[in-house]
Amino acid sequence: MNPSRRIREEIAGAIRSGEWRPGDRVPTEQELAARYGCARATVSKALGELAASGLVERRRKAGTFVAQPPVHSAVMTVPDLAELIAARGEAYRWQLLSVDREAEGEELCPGPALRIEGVHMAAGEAFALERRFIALGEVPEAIGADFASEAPGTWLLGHIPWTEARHVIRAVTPTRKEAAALMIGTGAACLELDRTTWRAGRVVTHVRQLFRGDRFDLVADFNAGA
Amino acid sequence: MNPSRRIREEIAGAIRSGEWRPGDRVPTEQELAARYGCARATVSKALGELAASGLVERRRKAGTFVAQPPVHSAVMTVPDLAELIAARGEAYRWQLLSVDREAEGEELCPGPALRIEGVHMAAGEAFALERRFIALGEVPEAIGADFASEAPGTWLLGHIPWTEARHVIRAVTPTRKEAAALMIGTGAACLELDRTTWRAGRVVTHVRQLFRGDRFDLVADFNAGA
DNA sequence: TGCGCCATTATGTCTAGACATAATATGAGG
DNA sequence: CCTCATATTATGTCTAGACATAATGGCGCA
Repeated sequence: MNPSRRIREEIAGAIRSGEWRPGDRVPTEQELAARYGCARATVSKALGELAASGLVERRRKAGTFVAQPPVHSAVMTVPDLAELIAARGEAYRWQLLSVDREAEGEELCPGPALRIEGVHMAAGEAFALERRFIALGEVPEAIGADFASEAPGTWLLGHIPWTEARHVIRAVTPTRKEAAALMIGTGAACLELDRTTWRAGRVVTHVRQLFRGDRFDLVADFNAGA
Repeated sequence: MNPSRRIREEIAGAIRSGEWRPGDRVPTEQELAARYGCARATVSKALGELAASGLVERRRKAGTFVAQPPVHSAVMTVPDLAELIAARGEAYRWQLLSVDREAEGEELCPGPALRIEGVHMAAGEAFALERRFIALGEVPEAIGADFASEAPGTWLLGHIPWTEARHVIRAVTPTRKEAAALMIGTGAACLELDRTTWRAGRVVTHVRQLFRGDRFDLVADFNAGA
């Protein structure tokens, strides 16, 4: 076992088990280096990784302390719909409803934009309704893309690498029109996922996806110091 | 500017701007060390942090490469309800509905358990309905806790530090009884948050929270290499 | 041609020591 | 007793070098 990894895992274990409680002082780097018989830099690396994962907090001069557990943060995986549906063993299809190549942007995606509406289908049934704006100022080549054969999200993934994103998730009751497009009743709850995507601080795209509540749920995990 | 930080930011910038595309090869540690005039260990540290944040991928002998952007992962913050409501300037109150100290567990929280039901209130109105199981095998002291004056989540936070958790989020239509408890119509969509919490691999608690769809939404952010 | 071995190479980890930085503790002076 | 300057100390960062490890590409052999 690596000394670095060993130190990391022993400390993480002591914290997770409750042996060391939030606010407790962790021994100094020098003490740990002496105890484990390694150089201080090795201890520093291990503690640095624990700090990066949020398990401990380090303050100059003061020392290293067991961190307060976060209120609750978790890593959510927003799946690619084509993959998600394929993983369920169902046939995926994207059905384009409309494209407006001279749309006005909206609050979350200002300026000239492309407006696309369509439905993600699973096994011949509607799975999610999508309305997307693509900022033409940021992605001018989108004007020539073929959104009839490829979902705009898939097209963007291949053209705009490494963006930042914000997701807002809420439960809504669909409008009559939306319910019709999803082939459900107007009383059925839907999960709405609003994703705004930036590149270098400027909005690239804003998409609103409406999922049938009975066919989709999101999962988010939290692992302390994983 | 730290050499380490400078290297990290310059490489992150090149990736985010699209200058270096996914799959591209990053110069070797030796080349970067020579270019920035620093030791290889410093470059290694910078690249290690970029790898930890998912921006690059490192393979022995092969080298360091710009990673493929993740399908979509984001850090979701599950707020403490008391704080969330207080931040809105509304009065928070927890109202206990029932406690069963000899409950059977359920699928997600097996064994003898405490079963608690109650409502989180904001400004005198129902905000979220909560049903919670606490595994007595893991948290025996819960049997003596006073859940009338303190929400069980708040009590647990102070007694069980550092757990792992899984959240499942979906949109549901409330049952007649749930709608009544939330003081909404049965046609109003609700956001359901199911959280299972482990400590050292064993379930500590499972909670289902039902939010009024018109009063709550979740936010999840993704920042490449932040 | 095809298979397997091996040298090469880039990352992974570690050491011992140095200096920087910032926050705390201490002591002197008011 | 309070305040401010200073010494102390723990972390933060870096260097130069060493050895470990694993994957790859090429070479030799069948």
